[in-house]
Amino acid sequence: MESKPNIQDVARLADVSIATVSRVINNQGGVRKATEERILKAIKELGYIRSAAARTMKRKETKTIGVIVPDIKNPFFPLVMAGIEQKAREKDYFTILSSTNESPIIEEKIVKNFIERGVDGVIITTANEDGEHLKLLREQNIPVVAVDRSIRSFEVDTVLVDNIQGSYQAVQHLILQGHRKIAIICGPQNTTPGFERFLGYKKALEDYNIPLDDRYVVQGDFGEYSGNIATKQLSELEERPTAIFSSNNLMTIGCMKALNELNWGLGYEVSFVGFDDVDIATFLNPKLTVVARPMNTVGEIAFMFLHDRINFKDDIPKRKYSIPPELIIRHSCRLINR
Amino acid sequence: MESKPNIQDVARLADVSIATVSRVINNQGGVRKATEERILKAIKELGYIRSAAARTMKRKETKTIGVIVPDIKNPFFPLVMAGIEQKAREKDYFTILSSTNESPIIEEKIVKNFIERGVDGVIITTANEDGEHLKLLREQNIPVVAVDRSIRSFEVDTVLVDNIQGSYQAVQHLILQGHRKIAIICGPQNTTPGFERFLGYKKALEDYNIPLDDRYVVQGDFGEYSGNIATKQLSELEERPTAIFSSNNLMTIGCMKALNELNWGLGYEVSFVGFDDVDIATFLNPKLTVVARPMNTVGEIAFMFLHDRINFKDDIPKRKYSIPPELIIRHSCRLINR
DNA sequence: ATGAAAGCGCTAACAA
DNA sequence: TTGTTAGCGCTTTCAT
Repeated sequence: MESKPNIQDVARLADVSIATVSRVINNQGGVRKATEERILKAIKELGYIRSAAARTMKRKETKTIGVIVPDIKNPFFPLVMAGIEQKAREKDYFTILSSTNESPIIEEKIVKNFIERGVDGVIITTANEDGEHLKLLREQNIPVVAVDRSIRSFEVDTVLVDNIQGSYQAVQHLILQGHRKIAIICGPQNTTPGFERFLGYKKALEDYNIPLDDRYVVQGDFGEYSGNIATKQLSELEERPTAIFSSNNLMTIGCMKALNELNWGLGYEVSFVGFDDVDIATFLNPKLTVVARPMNTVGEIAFMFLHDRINFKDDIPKRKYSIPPELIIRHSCRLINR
Repeated sequence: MESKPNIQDVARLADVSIATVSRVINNQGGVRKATEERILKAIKELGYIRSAAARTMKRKETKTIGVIVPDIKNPFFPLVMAGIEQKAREKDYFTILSSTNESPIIEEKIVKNFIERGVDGVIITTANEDGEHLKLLREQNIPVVAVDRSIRSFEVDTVLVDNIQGSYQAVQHLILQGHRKIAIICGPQNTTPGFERFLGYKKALEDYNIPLDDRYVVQGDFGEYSGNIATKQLSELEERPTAIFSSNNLMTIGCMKALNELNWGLGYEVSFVGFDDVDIATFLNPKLTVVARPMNTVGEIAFMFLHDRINFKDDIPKRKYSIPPELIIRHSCRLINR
């Protein structure tokens, strides 16, 4: 095992030229059976593995895509990643993953490193939607797909989850169960998800001719505590809502704690739907109905977009895909009589 | 933006030789200030990024380490990964991650691909502790660090979490609070973690002269349902335990559900410690005391081992590191009077 | 301080 | 069916 064997060593051992060896390791055919076997044997004997670096230099492609996420510890991303990897493997692509810790500085370094490595494309949830720091990708003409967050400074294929439709579905579900006094615990209205999820709520009420009641719209900040407070606020209304829609997972948790503290009966006294599934959802009794984002699908579509872009470059127009979230009906909503 | 600029293009534009450009981009010094600036300007102007592939061919190193995990969706691994990445970045290494879905077949492919790419080392939680499918790494003399699961077929540096000590700590905590009737919900005894966690339980009892009572040892399979059943089994004892130790996270959840169903008062009627932290731990009332594994530290140490191994190859003996888990004391254990 | 030139291991065009 | 050979873009030694 002196030093790594190369194609020369194999050729020598099999007593052929390197070109023939190359043909064999690339399955290009046109090699006599006997020769091929001799080569295969030599490869095995030497433990030869071809160098991707050398190959890349000729081929100008690496069959590798880079994935950049802001926080690998957030369970959303590993799930998306799983979807990407699965599709990538089907198409014989490999995936390299880096996490930026929400830092655009680190993100830029990663991008540069990915380019050095010659990734064929990049899937990114950027730490900064401005995207100024991503210009390198544009300049190098490297295909990019944005996931969950868009990029403003240049056009790329984008895969988002449809917030409006998601909260619409949630609220509609409540309405169809007979609820009219439906409260929403909002996220910050200056963020896209916060605002859009409120929009979906509003739209559902409008479509079913239910007037928007300001008392039932309480503000939160996507944090657990705010969900807790908001719920208590709702409980103090003389006319309590019969249903609550929470705009995100953390506030859902705060809300559950409040319901518990207040002895406000989940499911029978007040129905509930939350945006985003949470671990505790099936642990609670009754189990929580939620709007879940299909992370796996997000990843799959992201890869498919990227794959198309790698193969067709600028021949196809940039695409945007809004994935409808999925309403997972469990047991936290009850039919009520009006 | 015709095609990617190379070192030639830069040299031409800056009117120097490629050797000088190389010196600049590698900070090797010995270049006149003025020349350097001209080169830097040219680099910027062209948007030049050097090819890692070409560089690797000469240098025989990639400053890249490969990480292989069995299931990226299991939150344990992203947390370990975060620790690895952090340390790696400090040392100017990059990290590429792949998930095997617990399949040794896929694992072998990934290993091969990593070798093709010339990773300087590999950190792996293997899908099959036999490790026969990992021989390639040994043959190519590529440094390997095993994490959380050992590799039997050849010797590598290993980072494990000390299961015995972890459960010992948990049970000791219970004993020190005055408990003597301490039950354990075991994991499968034919798995290392399952067996070792039982060993720690046994050892703690021995050390404090508490006889092992078979009625308090119930078998589970690391699944939620088995934790549920086991707890119910314990509740039927004429002399109920005053404390329960659960050997893993899922069984903890099952146990909690059972406690709830049985109206068996967590904290005051029965104390509880679980192995591994769970999301619901702080959501419950009282909050759960658990033995938590310091994933981040696991990752950090794994990288440090690998880094040493990359630099010193076989000059240092193989190391094994058992990280003590951490007892996180919350409120699910109460002092009792004997 | 700078340049010329020899590879690194591979693929692919061309020849035989 | 097989072989010869010219690069791919870079680093590095040896001259200058």
